[in-house]
Amino acid sequence: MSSLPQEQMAEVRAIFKAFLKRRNLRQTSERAAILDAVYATGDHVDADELYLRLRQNDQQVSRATVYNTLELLLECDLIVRHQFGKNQAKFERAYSYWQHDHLICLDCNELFEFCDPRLQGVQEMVADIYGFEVTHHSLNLYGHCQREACPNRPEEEASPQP
Amino acid sequence: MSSLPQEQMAEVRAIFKAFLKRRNLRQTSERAAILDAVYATGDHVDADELYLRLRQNDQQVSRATVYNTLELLLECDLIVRHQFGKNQAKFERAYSYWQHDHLICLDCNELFEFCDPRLQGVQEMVADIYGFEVTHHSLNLYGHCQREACPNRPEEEASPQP
DNA sequence: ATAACTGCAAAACATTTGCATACAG
DNA sequence: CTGTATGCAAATGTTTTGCAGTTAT
Repeated sequence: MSSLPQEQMAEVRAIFKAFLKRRNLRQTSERAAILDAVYATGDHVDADELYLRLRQNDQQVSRATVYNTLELLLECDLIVRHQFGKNQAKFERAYSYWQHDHLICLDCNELFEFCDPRLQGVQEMVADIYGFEVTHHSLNLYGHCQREACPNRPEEEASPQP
Repeated sequence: MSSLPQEQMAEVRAIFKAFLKRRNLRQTSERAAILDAVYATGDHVDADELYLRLRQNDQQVSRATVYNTLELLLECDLIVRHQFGKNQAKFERAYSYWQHDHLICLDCNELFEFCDPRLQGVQEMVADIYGFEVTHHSLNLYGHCQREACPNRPEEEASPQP
């Protein structure tokens, strides 16, 4: 996931602008900066990471404003929030990005994204059975990746330890 | 989900006892009481609920011990932990209970349990593709239930969404 | 002008930790 | 006896809140 091309980024800013207008909220440089910061990273970020990153880039913001603005961005569906384990919430941009689920390595905390069409079917069937209007879902698979770089990897047969 | 029959409860206690012994941990009345308390409720409970419930029943425990013991119960797979939204973790007994996922009403916070065999397939396929050893998963569907008792229910006939 | 926004620091909340005391093995 | 578990209270980490001052509209 890399950063968005210029024109799409312009589109995203326009969406946020329109949302603020519709809600009679103000456009501030802080809000704009926070939107840009989330979209500038291709990764999953938490509120504090954003706060620090903005600070480093001369953007004067407070944590409170970061949290507030993330709430707004959630409301206009420009970002999504994930709760992995009991850690802080992670945010990810949602515009023009595929709907996906996550695979999490318990050893190195690495995140992988995947999508399986069968989930759509599961969601529809459950909604039908329970008389629910399902708005969204969260599926996380936890386990152990087999990458070389992964610590705590169960060593293969011949791996002498120093 | 009602409470377990006597003999199964005895089995559960035996499992915990064996686990403690294997790990050279002590058997204390607090630990026993906490195990019983989780299994006594058929519902999802959080640590503080358990703490308060034990207190009410003359069981002298501290929050720290509740948290510690829940950790032990997780390690021996007698309970599972769920993270719904950003709230505190919820715990649920795991012995002799079907593996299931959750459907959560965003209006009344009611929890429903379901199971769809397709998930097994999804899990296996993703594990295969990514070279992962998947140990467990967490699938939550969020939406709006249609129950009479549910607050925030869209009133009257179905209103079309903009 | 004026109502909304910001930053700060304090509050809230769930969970963890340090340490003196109690008690299981 | 001995080391582990406990209870308490204080510490932690994340998120929210109250308020005085600032700013977009």
